[in-house]
Amino acid sequence: MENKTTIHDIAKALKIDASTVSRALNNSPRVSQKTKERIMAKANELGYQRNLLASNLRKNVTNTIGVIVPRISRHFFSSVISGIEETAYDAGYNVIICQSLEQLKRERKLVETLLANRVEGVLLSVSMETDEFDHLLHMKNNGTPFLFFDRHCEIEGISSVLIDDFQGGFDATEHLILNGCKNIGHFSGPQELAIYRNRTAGYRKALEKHKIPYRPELVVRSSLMENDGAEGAKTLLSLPYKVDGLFSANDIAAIGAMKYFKNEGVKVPDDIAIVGFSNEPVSGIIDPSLTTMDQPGFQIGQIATKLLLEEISNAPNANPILAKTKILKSSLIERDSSRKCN
Amino acid sequence: MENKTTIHDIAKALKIDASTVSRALNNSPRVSQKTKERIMAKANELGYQRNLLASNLRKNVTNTIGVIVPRISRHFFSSVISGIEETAYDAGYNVIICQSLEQLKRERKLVETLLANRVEGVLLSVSMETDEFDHLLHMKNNGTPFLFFDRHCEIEGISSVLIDDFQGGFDATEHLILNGCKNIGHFSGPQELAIYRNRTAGYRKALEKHKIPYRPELVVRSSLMENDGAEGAKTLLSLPYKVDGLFSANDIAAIGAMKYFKNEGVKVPDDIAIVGFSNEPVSGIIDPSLTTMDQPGFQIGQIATKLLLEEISNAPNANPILAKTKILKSSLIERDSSRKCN
DNA sequence: CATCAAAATACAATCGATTGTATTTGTGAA
DNA sequence: TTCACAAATACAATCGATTGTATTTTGATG
Repeated sequence: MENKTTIHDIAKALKIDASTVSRALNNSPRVSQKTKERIMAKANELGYQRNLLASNLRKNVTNTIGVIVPRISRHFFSSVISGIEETAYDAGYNVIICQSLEQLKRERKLVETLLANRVEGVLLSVSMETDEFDHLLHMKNNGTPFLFFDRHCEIEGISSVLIDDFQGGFDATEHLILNGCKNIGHFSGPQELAIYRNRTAGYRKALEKHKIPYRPELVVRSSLMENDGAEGAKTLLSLPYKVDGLFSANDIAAIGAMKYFKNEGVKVPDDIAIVGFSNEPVSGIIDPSLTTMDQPGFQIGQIATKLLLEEISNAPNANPILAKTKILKSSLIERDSSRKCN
Repeated sequence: MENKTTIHDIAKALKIDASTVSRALNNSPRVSQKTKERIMAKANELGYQRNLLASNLRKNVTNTIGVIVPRISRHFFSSVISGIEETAYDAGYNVIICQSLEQLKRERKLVETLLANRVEGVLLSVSMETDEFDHLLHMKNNGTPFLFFDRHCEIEGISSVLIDDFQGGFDATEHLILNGCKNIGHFSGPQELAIYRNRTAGYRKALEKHKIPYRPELVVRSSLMENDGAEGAKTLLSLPYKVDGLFSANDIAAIGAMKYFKNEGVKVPDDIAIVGFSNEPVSGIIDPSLTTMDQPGFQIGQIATKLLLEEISNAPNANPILAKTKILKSSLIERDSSRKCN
């Protein structure tokens, strides 16, 4: 790396002290206007740029928060990130975005890296593999504020911003029931994640309300990738009775299933009505368009960031931390995949 | 922020010098095994974590590269990012991901932030608005290695990893011609970006080769968002003659057009055959599936990162920099939207 | 037991910026 | 002109880790 110019270079060139240069660059009232101008001019001339490593080290702040999501390419997460960035930038914070790729090992490493870089807080949506919390507890003991969004863990004193997945699962399933479905399959995800447990609970609650017996063989668990959806569809078709509805805990698996059904000559929605979850952009484009639960990603990002920034500014007080949990509603977007023409 | 433990805390607790602690933590042979063990134990006990700000400041390295893309949610960019991360992590580098959201102002700010954080290099795909290069020249003068991928600017001495957009545009257009299209519309993007100029040039070349006259009114320029595609489709339908083919410089606009055509009762591919560009995941799912040009995003990320890391390790030599330009082929993925049944 | 090289550890400067305190300079009033 | 006081600037310590050099300790050998 080249030798970047420092405040000492500027100081030497102008035969003044580095502290004066520093104050001038920070527009301190302790430096005269005339000197400030000379310093600014010289700084520009030399292409000076503040070294944030040094500055942050000295000031013991970084104005940076870290974000860990499973995958940035998922529409829901990238809209959350947009909400985070907007709120953070408005508050003068930088954002470091990381993806765990659904791997616990990577998540652990990312947490270490963020802490070592002294981010002031972390927003986290855990990976599907995350069934141990040592890295999160470490962060907590370390005193770095963090909070969960969407996918959370039960850790005392840690806040979360969540979707009401129970309600979402309930609404999705009830929608199918009200459309006349009797035998409703369900794709669920890794049971480590509360979001999937809750969506499944909502599914069961809706069945119960409408006095439809719960049948375990109708629930297929997987990682909810596209081919998991195809596998799940195959499983449902192999049952000795006809499955006429499907609530998938995400859109991707629902689409995998739709493709499989199409290949097999099973008509959606007439033979089987489908509701997904997340409202991926593709869901409005696929044919038939996929009914799904929309999650307010951007808003989640905004709220989570606001909460985190509050915790950051409260942190030095070492208050008895009150974990707050904000729960946002997801809303049904009714499209063609669930419209039985009866 | 809490008081994190430092090497001095460990040193004091063990009544030894901080330099010994530092060496122990870095596994230097100058510290005895016994002392190393005592230090490690104490470090764990106190929850020590190296302060990378201090470490990097002293060592004058950061082992970090920055990446600026227009949008992380675009499939092409997120696959490039995966390639970048893989290669960078293997080489012991961290990656900071940023999105410009297609705004020059944000791009400028991100460059400043990355430089201030002393990243050792930057990978950049410029925004659609980028028609001034002062921030990039600043980075160059500053001595921070960087290179372009996909979307580049002509700056002397700066390398690029690109797609052969001319060839891509040519292949896409010729494919339509070979399928019998005579009047081929074209959606192009902002002319500041070479990728769009080149795709258009490929389009014209293919017409020329097949002795089809070029008609300016068939070329619609926009930002290539989905509604731009719909607008473009409307424009094409308003022409006094029938347009029977469309090459869109991205998939998003192509899909916007497809939806518009569907609404208007124009059949794809029979009335109009369509080829997009980028192979967004949705393109394989939409009905009819969209023929498109696939770009090897992951590979671009790998190659760009390798090149950048080379430049980083060569930087101190201040060689006469030889800009390298790697050009990768994009490949036609033939799907239903271009299959005329004749 | 003395000696000496090797091993282990301590000392001190440094990275670049910030900031509390001390000193110098400048201005107006007496 | 002199004094007091404010404004402007300089000095020096500091953030936490690293690293070249100096010093102490260890242990092997004669």
